[in-house]
Amino acid sequence: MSKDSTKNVVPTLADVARAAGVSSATVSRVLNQPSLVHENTFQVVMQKVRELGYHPNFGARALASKRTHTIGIIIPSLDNYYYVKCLSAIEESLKDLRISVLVATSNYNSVIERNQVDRLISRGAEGILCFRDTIHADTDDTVISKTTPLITIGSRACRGAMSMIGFNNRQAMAELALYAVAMGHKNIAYITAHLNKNTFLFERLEGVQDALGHSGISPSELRLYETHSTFDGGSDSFEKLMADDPTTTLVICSNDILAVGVATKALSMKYSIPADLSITGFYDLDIARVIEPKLTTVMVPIAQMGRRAAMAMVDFIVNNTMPTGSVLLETRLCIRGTLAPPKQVECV
Amino acid sequence: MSKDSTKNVVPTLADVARAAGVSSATVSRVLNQPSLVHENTFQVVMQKVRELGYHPNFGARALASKRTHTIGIIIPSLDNYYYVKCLSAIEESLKDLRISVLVATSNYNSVIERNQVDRLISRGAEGILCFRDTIHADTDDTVISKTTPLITIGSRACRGAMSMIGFNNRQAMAELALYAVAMGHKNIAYITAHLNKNTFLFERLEGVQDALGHSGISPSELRLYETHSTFDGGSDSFEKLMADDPTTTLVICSNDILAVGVATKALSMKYSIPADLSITGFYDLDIARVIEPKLTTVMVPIAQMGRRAAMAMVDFIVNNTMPTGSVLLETRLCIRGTLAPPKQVECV
DNA sequence: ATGAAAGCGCTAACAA
DNA sequence: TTGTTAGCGCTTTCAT
Repeated sequence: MSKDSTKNVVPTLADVARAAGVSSATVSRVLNQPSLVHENTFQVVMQKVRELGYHPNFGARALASKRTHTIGIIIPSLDNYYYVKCLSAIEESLKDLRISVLVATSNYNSVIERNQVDRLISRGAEGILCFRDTIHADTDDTVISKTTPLITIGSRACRGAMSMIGFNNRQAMAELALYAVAMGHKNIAYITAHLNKNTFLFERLEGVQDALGHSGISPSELRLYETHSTFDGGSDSFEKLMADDPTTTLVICSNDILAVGVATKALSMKYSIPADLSITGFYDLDIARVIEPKLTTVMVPIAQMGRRAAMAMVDFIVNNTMPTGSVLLETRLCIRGTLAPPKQVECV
Repeated sequence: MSKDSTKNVVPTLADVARAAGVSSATVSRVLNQPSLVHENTFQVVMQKVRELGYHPNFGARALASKRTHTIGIIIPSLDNYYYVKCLSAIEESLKDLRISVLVATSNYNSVIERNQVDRLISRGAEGILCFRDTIHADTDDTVISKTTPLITIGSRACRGAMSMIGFNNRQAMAELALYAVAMGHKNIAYITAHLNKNTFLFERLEGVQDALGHSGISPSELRLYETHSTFDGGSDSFEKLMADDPTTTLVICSNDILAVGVATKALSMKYSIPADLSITGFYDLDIARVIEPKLTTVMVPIAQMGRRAAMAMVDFIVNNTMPTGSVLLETRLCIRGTLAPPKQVECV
């Protein structure tokens, strides 16, 4: 085989140009700025592109243009419906704008999270979306590229030039807890996903404590259970907390997944919900309406947060507008069947 | 500012090399083949890397090495737990091997799917994972790069050099349906996700029909409902099918999500499960055990499929072994509370 | 509307 | 063990 004849390898721009009898600059224009090219030329070139099965080389394109049109997202776990729902909204917002999403997971670990930032940047991410704020606490900010914006979703505002799209975790949880506690519950347990160093989880805990305080219950009386954010985590914690104190009448959970786990286990242990036991969740995921009775929870605008975060990234990639500041979105109480006053209210 | 002094831009390999007093080749080795470099040199260079906040330029690296260490995955929807569960297993298998995952969605649309293949290849994907087999039916294979392997997950074997990791959809569904029908159900409805051109969904339908045939029921008596693969899709279809024929005693669903939607709606309509109504699903997702009674379904080794598919990609990327042939994994019946014989068995 | 040519930042021979 | 150097395939001025 001669070197110059049709090679049995991946075709390049030059190959297309040669086949179409134009320069490679013209082929590049056809692909990137078709309006600058004559209609006929366009057709001829596109024909050859199809014929040869040409695909632009991503590396070369990125190197020459200094653009990757890629963002990275660091998600604690793909097994957690909350994060995935947000990821879905992000991907949905970005796909038509031809911006790709590189997915990295952290397993709720802030060290891994920090490494993923570097990795994503090395992978060409022009911006990074992230769900936890431990990155900022744990790291020397100076190492984080100043040219790669990092936006935190659903957590609290961060220091530095970082931006945030979220909601008031403390207040949202306090509202829900206050509503529940005001029904007369005295013996309360709180199941939270592992706190680690996540401020947003601490804020929810503070929200619960705020509610207790307002209701004249000492926050120190709150029984706290930390666990994995899974159905089983909820179920296991419920067994444990009921073994610790069978008179518990209200179980507040830091998210719906835990709450559904609690409800499932409680039902199988023949507790009647909400007669024997009230349960609350957080987020208002689809599964909140799958269990019977349906779960009382807080609606968090997950998809909207994802869209806002995505838009901020688009604005950066397209207009070079560095995202800044923080946005707090509204949450809403969803009072449903799993919440009721405790059965035996003691007469004073 | 002079041109040569510390520039306020992204540092390059050459910048690190200059700062460390070595050649850029040495810096490259430190980063890619540290074993070839003297320990002292390694330390000095790494120190400068950190100091400057250097991140390798992905485009340049990809261009020079002809490697991206990236695979693409085309997923019908990130809102469907089944696909996400598999994605999770894939990501998990790949993260430690430093292979990145580019996520693209198709919205169950084979045209979009086909476009995503091109897009992912242009994005540098060295291989592509995909959940549907319509791509192969709809397309001129010659346009799909021969150098980029495409593996189908969970669907049937495809033609050409493409590879597949899946299971026998028809047989798995037939086993479940046969078990259910053998209990004496005569009036049966089947709710399926939109068939479109997906062979695997047709295969499940055939499985149901096989079971009816074996039980002496004419397959034409099966009432078929196509809907979106969501809880609401299941709920809505259930309302419809009960309006069409209130004597239905068994609802077979093409997946657990639909089945849970059916169960939720049935419960809220005061049907007693399984006394009035039996329900079956497919996949054995977490949510199968969340509803009460728990869902009868088929366990599909989703995570295992993801891992196998990921491993095949690793083998291609690392050893240049083109994936080929197809793998069929085992499924297992999960008989749980939503299935029972129909209440009024007519005496013959 | 099109072409020529200079890099983009890195890797991988090859030399030393 | 380290340095020199020639590209990788594309975009993008600058000409024409």
